[in-house]
Amino acid sequence: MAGRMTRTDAIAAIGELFREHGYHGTSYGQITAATGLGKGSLYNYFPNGKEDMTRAVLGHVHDWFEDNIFSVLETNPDPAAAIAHMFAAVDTYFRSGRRLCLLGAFALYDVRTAFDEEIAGYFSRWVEALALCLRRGGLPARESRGLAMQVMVDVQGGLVMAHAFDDASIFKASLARSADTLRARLDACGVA
Amino acid sequence: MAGRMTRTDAIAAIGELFREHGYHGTSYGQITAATGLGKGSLYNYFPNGKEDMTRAVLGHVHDWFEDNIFSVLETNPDPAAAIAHMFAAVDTYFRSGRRLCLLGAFALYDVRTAFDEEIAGYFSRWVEALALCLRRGGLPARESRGLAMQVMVDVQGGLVMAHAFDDASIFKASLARSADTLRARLDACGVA
DNA sequence: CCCATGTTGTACTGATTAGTACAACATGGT
DNA sequence: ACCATGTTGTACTAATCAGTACAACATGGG
Repeated sequence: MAGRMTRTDAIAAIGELFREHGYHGTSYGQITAATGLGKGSLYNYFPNGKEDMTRAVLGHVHDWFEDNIFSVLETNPDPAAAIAHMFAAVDTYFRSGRRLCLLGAFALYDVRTAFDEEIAGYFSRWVEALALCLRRGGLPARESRGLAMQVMVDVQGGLVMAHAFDDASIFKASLARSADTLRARLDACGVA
Repeated sequence: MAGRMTRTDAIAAIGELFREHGYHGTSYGQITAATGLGKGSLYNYFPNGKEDMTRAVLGHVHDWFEDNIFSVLETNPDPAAAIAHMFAAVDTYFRSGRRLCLLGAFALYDVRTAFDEEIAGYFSRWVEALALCLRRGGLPARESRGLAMQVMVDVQGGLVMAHAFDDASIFKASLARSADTLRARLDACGVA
């Protein structure tokens, strides 16, 4: 609050503002209040203003998922364990549905057109990494892609409905359904 | 465009603006441009400004679903037919995923707090009507509620991902998955 | 010390925002 | 004709918006 933030800390704080108020609903006044950074610092760190901030925030989120989820899906030799780790990390990251997905929210309205590369890139990476993991678990390529997309749908839909009802258990149930589906298919087609 | 709109037509037009730009991203300038109505008319029809407009828009959406989906789910004596009708109507309403759900989008950020009754009421009605239909199809009450909520998740998640990838087939696939799940359960537990 | 570079607060611009006030006008009933 | 009611355009306020300019300051290297 009172203390001035570093650029990195500011990116995280601005992300939280975007989550809560959306892109258009977040003003420089709010950003200054949340980060302790005045106009001078903000335009020093983000010369192109809100656009640079947004790109930094989206990149920051992408990086977190790359390090904590995508890379695990691609490198862990045990597909079932990698997928279990993914669901646990997702539940933690979204605080069981109480936190929302910035990329998903931005996909829904006009800011999507300005940042469609970041948005599509993030989800593409996730789908590809998960599909690869499922293929290594013995599933056909086509089904792997379909199941991976189903997981994305369950995560995003779970977040929407958990917020609509202000009920985190909806998100957890949606994740559990996804996890069960993948587990069942891996058991059936496993490379055992 | 040029012609002045009636209050009813304006509500639909304002709804489309909210879908595209969000609540904070929609200004009176845009509303005037889209409806042909100046400040005088807008504040005559909606004395409390944006808030009244939003309530009218959300009510308008709710009414459409009440008439075209919820009532059918509750009154059609054939549950399977009612559910098939629901999926067809949903696909049409959301233009196969190209149009987004205003209630779902509003559930995601701060405007949710101002309109949480409308949002929760809309989704509650849908879940209740669908769950009732499933119960009449022979499913247990608890499972009916869970399946109904899964359908909500599939619809909302399908919309988010269809927009993220700008690919309507994702929404259609998500609806198909939901429909298949319900059909299978109804066949298994049917009152045949 | 000196200078370059990075950082920060303040003041400012011009545009746009939501919302108000009100006079002019239309309409329809009596 | 007359009045009430509904409707509409214009002008206005006060606040806020994003973004710029710039002088003051810190910092660290040589």
